[in-house]
Amino acid sequence: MLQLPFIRENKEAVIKRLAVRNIDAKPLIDQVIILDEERRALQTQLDNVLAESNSISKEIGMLFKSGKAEEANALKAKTGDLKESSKTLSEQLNQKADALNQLLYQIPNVPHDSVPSGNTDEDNEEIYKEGEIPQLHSEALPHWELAKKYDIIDFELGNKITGAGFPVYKGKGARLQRALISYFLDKNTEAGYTEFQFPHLVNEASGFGTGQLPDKEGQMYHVTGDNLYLIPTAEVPGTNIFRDVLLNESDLPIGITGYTPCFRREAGSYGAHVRGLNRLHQFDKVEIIRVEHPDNSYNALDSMVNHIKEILKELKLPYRILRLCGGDIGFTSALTFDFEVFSTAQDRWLEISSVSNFETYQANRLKLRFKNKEGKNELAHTLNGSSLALPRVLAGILENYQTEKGIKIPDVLVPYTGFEWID
RNA sequence: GGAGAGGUGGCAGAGUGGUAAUGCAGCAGCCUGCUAAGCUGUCAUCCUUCGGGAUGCCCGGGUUCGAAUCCCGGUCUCUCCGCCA
Repeated sequence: MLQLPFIRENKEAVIKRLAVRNIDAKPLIDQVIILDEERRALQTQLDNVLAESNSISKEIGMLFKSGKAEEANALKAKTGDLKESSKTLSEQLNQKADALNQLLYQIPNVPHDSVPSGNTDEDNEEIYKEGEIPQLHSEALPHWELAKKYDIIDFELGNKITGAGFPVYKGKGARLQRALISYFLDKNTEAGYTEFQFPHLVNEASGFGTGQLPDKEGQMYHVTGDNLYLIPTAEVPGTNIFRDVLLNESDLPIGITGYTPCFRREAGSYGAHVRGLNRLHQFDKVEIIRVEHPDNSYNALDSMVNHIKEILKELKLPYRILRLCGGDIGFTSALTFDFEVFSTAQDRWLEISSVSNFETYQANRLKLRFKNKEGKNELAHTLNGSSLALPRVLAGILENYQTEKGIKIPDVLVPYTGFEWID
């Protein structure tokens, strides 16, 4: 969430920049400021009452020590009113603080200056494009048909075992998945990210830490018996490593990477856009996460973008980069770049990575801070990105690399698959 | 699943009813001609009229003039036993 002092001091600018998201934040911000003032007034009142009763208590203690029990007992009588009013005041204070927090949770991150205004994904700004879109032969098929033809992904079997959206990868399909995971992790560790393996279930506190709870509860699978949630992305366990952490400035920057399966309920999705690998309830993803000094976080974002570009270039997949518009950018993000790979047989772009700078928005909730040069605690910046989400990369490879005699494996993956063709 | 112990600042670690010691690390300053030491301040959060004040000892209640300390509920961690990849 946003920092209260920041809102207080930059009220107009915050409203103006939130307008890029097509929201009129003025009523919300106005109310935040009013509630904040009321809260501070109550706090001052309460502090005064408590100060008085503390000093009386101290006096009583001293009187008892020096054997003046009678005077002490007389003083006790004076505390009744103070107790009553401190109780009322602290109840009011709690109410105000809760109401204030409720409002703060509803305010999304302030978009970066470069974020274009706009309503939907149609207003996103294409900033880069690379790779040849191949001329496919006349018998070219979408990936779900290819998966069937070469018997590498079995969607029906997944239906039987679990339900729709839980495909079973078989033979060379399974091996190709594993190859992609290894390749991505190797690229990430070469770039300086430290490899982690995360829990795939997280507790409530972690869900709150990265903002999935309370708002997006319905998007996660909930294991009610133990009150745990299946992770929708490695961002959740990966970023919660830093919950309630105080770093030294010299610890920064931190870069970590990890592979996890991701579980998403995707309630309400249907139709052609969820065919095949396009949208799944369980999928694999390799994630990169960074914790940065505020002065360096946008450089870090650039370097993440460049890193992913390099991977896609090596895979020789046609892709483009979008700068997300205000209407499409995530709630917690200040600036997001999406990578999309072209699905030739479907004739559409598929999102395979989303790279974001959250600035202090996540860190504020997480209480992720570092000791700065003045020895003061300062919120760090967090960033993350997929590098990459597997199913749509796989879809892109299957469709773009298909030939009449089979599917050619991208050169860079052959050392990992051990075969050159799926045929 | 059963039994026991425990949760105190960035870390370590005292404190069993009178209002959070001490050490280490960090930061700032002073001093000193050695890869360093010493001294002073600072070093959890909030409010502040910058004098201070309040909160904070896992979380939530309670007893008390006063709770880290006593009572109740919850939670997490550790140890042992059981089960087990």
